[in-house]
Amino acid sequence: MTTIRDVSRVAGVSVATVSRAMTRPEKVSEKTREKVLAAIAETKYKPDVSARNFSTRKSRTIVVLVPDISNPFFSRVIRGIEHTAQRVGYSVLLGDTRGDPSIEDSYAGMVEARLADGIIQLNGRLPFDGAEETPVPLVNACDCVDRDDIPTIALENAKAARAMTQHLLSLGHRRIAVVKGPNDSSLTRERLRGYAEALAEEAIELDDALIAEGDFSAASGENAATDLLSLQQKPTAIFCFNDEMAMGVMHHAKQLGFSVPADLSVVGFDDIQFAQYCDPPLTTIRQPAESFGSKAMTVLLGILQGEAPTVMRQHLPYEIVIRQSTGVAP
Amino acid sequence: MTTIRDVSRVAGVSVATVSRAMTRPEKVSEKTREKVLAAIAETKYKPDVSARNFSTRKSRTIVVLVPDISNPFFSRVIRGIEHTAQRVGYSVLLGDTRGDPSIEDSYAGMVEARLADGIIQLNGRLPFDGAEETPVPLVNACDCVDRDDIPTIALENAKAARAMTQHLLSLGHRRIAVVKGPNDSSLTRERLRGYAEALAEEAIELDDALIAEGDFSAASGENAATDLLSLQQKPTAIFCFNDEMAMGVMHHAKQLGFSVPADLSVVGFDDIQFAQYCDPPLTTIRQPAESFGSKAMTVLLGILQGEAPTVMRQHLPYEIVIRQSTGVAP
DNA sequence: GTGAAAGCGCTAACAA
DNA sequence: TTGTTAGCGCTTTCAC
Repeated sequence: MTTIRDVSRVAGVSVATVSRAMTRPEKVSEKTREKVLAAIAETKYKPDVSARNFSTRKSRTIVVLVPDISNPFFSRVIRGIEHTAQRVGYSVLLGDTRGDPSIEDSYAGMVEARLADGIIQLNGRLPFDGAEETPVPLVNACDCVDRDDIPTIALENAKAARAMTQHLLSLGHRRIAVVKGPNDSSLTRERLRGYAEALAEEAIELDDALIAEGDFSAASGENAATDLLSLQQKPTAIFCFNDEMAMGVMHHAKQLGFSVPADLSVVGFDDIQFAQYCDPPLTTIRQPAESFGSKAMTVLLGILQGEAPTVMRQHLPYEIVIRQSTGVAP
Repeated sequence: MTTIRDVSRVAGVSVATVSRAMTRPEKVSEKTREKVLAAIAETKYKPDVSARNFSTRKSRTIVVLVPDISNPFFSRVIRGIEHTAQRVGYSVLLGDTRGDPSIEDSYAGMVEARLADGIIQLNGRLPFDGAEETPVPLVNACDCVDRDDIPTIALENAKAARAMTQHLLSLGHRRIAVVKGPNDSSLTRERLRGYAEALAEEAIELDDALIAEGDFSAASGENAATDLLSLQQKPTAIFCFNDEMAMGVMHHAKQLGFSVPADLSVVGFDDIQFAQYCDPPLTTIRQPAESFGSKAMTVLLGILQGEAPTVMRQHLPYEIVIRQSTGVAP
């Protein structure tokens, strides 16, 4: 293995100069820089970045905590993170946590172990058991913990859900069911709030029977559809808190003989790629997945460079995408 | 920051003993081990893993090169990698390469930079420009380079494609189109071979007009459908080399007024989660995505532990999943 | 602008 | 079983 020593010998300079020539070229004279560069080429020298990181006490690596990487929404967020990280010479360690707090905590431990400089958490939980101050650089995106000392990239979930509910209302729907996510998710709470607000505006009473629980999987959408569609007073529209559940609902509704949207309108959330290939194509709320990732990475980068984040909460725009899974109430 | 020195002072032993107590507990007496453990707890010591890695010249990290992490098939493969890595204390660095050779090479450089110990390549290309020997521990999965010195986890793509074509043939189809992937992918070549073999068995001549090019995206499936379905002699079945393209084909065919499967059978490859939620649900070839990942990781782990891989090519099982997008030829 | 030298926190010979 | 000590390859003062 060739080290910085070898290069310094070949170039006839000290190791310090070689180091400078690589990391702060303006600190060495043009002549020596060229000598060093030539020596590097001649010896085929590749710096040992792990030694450098050790020496500088940085890793130029961040870890991203994701509940499930095979979820198409999250994988796009991760792509956003990765691409901006790549551009500035950072690497990203993948922490697929399945939402398991102990796995989250163990990944978060990587920054104390100096394997990573910071964390992007895509789940709504702080990955250190019980600390009231965040001991490591962290930014929160997508789902979020409700704390104003943690930089957060989020959608205005309540507003978006309200807008979608209003769309349904405007089509004449009065019995609008919801397939929500887990209760401990702020996503669920916020969207539920927006839904309730929209109903309240029209003086429609909230009916608990119309609120089904899901876990963001298509299968849970199917289950919810079973319950909702066997109700005495069936809903004429179902608002699912993500597209996968909506696909499950739509699939099952059609199996039961319902026609979408003639008998039943179905809407989702996220606008994953497959939403447009559903039959009928799914009306949904588009989230800028890659932007979540790149914004989160940008904010984290700022923190790692010692800047205090100026805004603690960035809102990304959503867009109601109306396709063919919604129609006027029967 | 508390270091191993602090612990050694508190425990009243040498740093070497502390180090041993942590990494090879059986090398120290029970009594000292307890002293050390107590001191670690007392000082809240967290080993600096980056220093340890530097010292041992290992990173316990691997990098996975993936053309597109937002592809649902790949993201499941990655999940397989990640979960088995996690289990043995390895981390995985994400290299989303968009198939770009220069990005692949730069990620591969991380092992020379000692940031990673090995590579899992999910694309069919060697990530070092021009080297004829692989300079770093590498295993190949999913798509593959045709070299027998590189451990590979693959599907018997030709066999699977032949079986699927036979299924179509058995339904009476004679004009079977293909939407293939990029030509430089061995996946494409192998599947094409299997397709051709099946046709040959029935003495059906290969018709180039029936072979459309795609890039594994749903949009490219739509394009292919446009071409294929405007042919003078239309196909009665279309075999797509992944599910996304099949979804694009099906979507577009329905828009053109074709009924699937009455007028046109459509099949895919992969069995991504959404295949079963298509309308009609998609007949496809199931690949064990997570297994690709975990097998690849296991083989790489073996290599990193100095074992010579026993089998250079592992084949994973596929399964023809017949749903409702295929029917007898019109 | 350049060099000498002192670490960074850990592991692993080697000696005791 | 334990301690002493010499690195690992780099960066970074501090002199010159």
